[in-house]
Amino acid sequence: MSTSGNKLEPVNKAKTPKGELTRQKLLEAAEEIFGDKGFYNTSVVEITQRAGVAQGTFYVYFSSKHEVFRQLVIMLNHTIRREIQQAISGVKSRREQEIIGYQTFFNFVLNHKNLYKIVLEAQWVDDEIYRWYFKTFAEGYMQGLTEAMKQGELRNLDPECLAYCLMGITIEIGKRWILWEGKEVPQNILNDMTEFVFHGMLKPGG
Amino acid sequence: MSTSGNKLEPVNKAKTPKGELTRQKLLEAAEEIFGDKGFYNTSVVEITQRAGVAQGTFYVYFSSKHEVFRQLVIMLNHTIRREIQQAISGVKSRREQEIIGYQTFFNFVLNHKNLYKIVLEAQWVDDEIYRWYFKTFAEGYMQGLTEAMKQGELRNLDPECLAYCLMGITIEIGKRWILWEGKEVPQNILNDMTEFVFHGMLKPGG
Amino acid sequence: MSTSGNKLEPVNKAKTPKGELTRQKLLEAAEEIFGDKGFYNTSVVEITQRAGVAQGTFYVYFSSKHEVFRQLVIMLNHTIRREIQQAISGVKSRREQEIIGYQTFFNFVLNHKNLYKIVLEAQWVDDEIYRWYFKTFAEGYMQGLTEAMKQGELRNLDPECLAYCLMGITIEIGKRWILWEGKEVPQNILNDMTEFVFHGMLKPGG
Amino acid sequence: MSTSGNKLEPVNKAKTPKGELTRQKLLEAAEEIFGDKGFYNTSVVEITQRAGVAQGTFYVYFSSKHEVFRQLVIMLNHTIRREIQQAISGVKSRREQEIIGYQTFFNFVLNHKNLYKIVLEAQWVDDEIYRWYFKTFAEGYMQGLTEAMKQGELRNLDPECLAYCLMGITIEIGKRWILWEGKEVPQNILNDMTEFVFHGMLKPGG
DNA sequence: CATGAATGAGGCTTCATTCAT
DNA sequence: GATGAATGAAGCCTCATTCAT
Repeated sequence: MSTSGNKLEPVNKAKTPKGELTRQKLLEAAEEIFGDKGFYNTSVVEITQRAGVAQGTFYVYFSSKHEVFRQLVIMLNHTIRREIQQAISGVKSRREQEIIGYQTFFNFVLNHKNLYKIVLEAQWVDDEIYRWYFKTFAEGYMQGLTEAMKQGELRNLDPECLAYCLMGITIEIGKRWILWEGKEVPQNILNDMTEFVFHGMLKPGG
Repeated sequence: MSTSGNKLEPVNKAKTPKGELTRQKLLEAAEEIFGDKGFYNTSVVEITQRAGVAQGTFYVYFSSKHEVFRQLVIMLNHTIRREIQQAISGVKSRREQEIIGYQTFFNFVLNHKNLYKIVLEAQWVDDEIYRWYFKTFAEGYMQGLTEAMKQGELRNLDPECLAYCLMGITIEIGKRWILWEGKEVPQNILNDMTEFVFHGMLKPGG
Repeated sequence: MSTSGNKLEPVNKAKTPKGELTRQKLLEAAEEIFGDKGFYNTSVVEITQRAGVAQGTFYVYFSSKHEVFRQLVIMLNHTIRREIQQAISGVKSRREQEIIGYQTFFNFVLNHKNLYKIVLEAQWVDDEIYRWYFKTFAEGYMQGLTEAMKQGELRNLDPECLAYCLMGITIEIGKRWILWEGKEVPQNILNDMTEFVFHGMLKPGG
Repeated sequence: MSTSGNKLEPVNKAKTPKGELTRQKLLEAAEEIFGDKGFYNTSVVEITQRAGVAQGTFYVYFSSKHEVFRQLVIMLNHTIRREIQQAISGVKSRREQEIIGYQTFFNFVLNHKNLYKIVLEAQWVDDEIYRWYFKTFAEGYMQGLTEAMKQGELRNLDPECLAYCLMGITIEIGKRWILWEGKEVPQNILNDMTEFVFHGMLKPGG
């Protein structure tokens, strides 16, 4: 029930500031290239070259290619959830929380296209971490939704079902407009999406 | 306007019934293993072994490992669209069409878990075919939605936006319950999902 | 001393006119592709495709890929020697024979670029046939040269040495101007080459 | 005017003495085997086995089988031209330069049969490098010849034509006696060849 | 902490050839 | 005579990882 991810803190083998710097360079390089070409089309050599270090150096900080990938997913999970939390903290109505949440999420995707693509690819690289990502994300989401249902602001629907519906919507809209077009989600799309989420597709009295 | 995928017919190099049989065996083997282990963790040897033919035989029918993959995606695109079309043909109200569409879709996914996973992985294997798949699928969807909007049955929302929202929902629900749990989508989830799709999440007067 | 090539007649397995036709198509296709891409970059499939027959048909007429190659070299040897013989027959002076011989040779190369390239490649494909080609060619050449030496028209030089010198010259000139430029050898080059062959490079009294 | 081959320096990926040693071993192994069996009948495995390293090591130093080949040709071009330059430096008359040049060249071929065969095979492996080899070699040759023409020592013939004639002669003589017989060019052959080169084949007053 | 040489398993693909029809 | 399916050995190359320095 609780986030099973206690163990899932990014491991950091750097022991000196210089080491930390190198680790960061590797992490960034990995993020870029994984995002561009995908996990399987990225080689460790490439990562080290982009980071400007020797091949062996990679294994000083990460035990394997899968390991960096995992750490990137974990980092993203923490970052994105923190950003959304901060953005909606203090906002009372769920309705506004949702709107702000979407904006925050899409902004994040826009600014971290690569990281986002990495998460989506996790399904084919490390299914365990992929599910962990979605489950923790969904759990956080569900809490807010359950709360709002109790408050009578939202319909009484299965929270998990609703959470996955909403995640699906943001993923596909983000993919279609941000990843494919490379720009931010157009305002009218955002509006229509929001209207749909709030009121559904049926025309009242239709 | 029309589906741009006219050129995307699966290539068939078999010239005799015997050849066609072999081709089918390879196609089936590939579907199974790609679905189980993913494109990148599947080797051509494995496919040929499962199909019971020699390695070289693979290249008699497919020009590369990517090629089979592509053909599987194309096949799926044709099949799934045809099945949904058939299922909703004759059904008048869009509302019922949607419900039947979901059932058909989820049934399909349940019965072709592997094929469905292949499509989703296409994003990392052959982005071109992946986009083609979604665009053609979305186009078909949009036609039905636009029609229903004209009839006054649905709200006037951007059809593409709506199509991607709906695809996102089915993908994530299908993933969460069918792929992860291995069973069909529970009835209550289906109900809540449908209610959400039709009426949105906000409680009227909430 | 005598041509060792008695055994080297092109083998012909065709037994009917239709078969002979097929054999010819294969031979022509092989000549074209070997010439264009070299023996090792040419596949039997390619030959059969260009010839418009099935893969298996190839082995009805030739026992192996090497075999066609060999037959082409043998054919060329016969053809080119015959053409030169005919061209110089009746011509008395060795001097004119040489000039006519060059023209004939270069014309042949120009019209059979591919065949010529095949002979040169033989060195790396089937050294035996390559040496046979040069030895028989040299022998024929030497006869004419020896004769002319006896007549007092040519210097008394080792005939084999002279033959190889002259072959070297025509090969390199042919390569440089016909194969590389794709045109016939320019007249001034032909003149200077002839002058060199007849009188050497030293300026008399230089 | 200047040799166009400035860019054609052998690439060296070794970064330490140890690496350089390995690279050399590979280069030598490749030279031997390419020379013996030809490019297309040589496998990378064979090269690494002869060099006493693992297969993968090959690709640490060379990007492909073609690449080593290319480097060997480039090396040969540099070496042979340097040797001839050194041998004839200080020799005044073109006549003597030619004689010394032949000796040097034939000696080189005798001592580097393999390397020489590699160059000749280049025509079928990498035509670009093959032409580069001949063009740079011819250019150097032409300079000397042009000079001697100006000095009135040689006839006024097209220098390029003359260069290719002379190259053709040395190639065929070298092939016939050194490569085929495996020994050095017999003295009488060398004499007759030289006489022919200097004075041509026509008997004066013949 | 960092380097880069070395490894070797394993993957994809080609292709000459055979054979049943 | 002709077809085309099938084979399987063999080749080239990649790459995650280890290790000595």
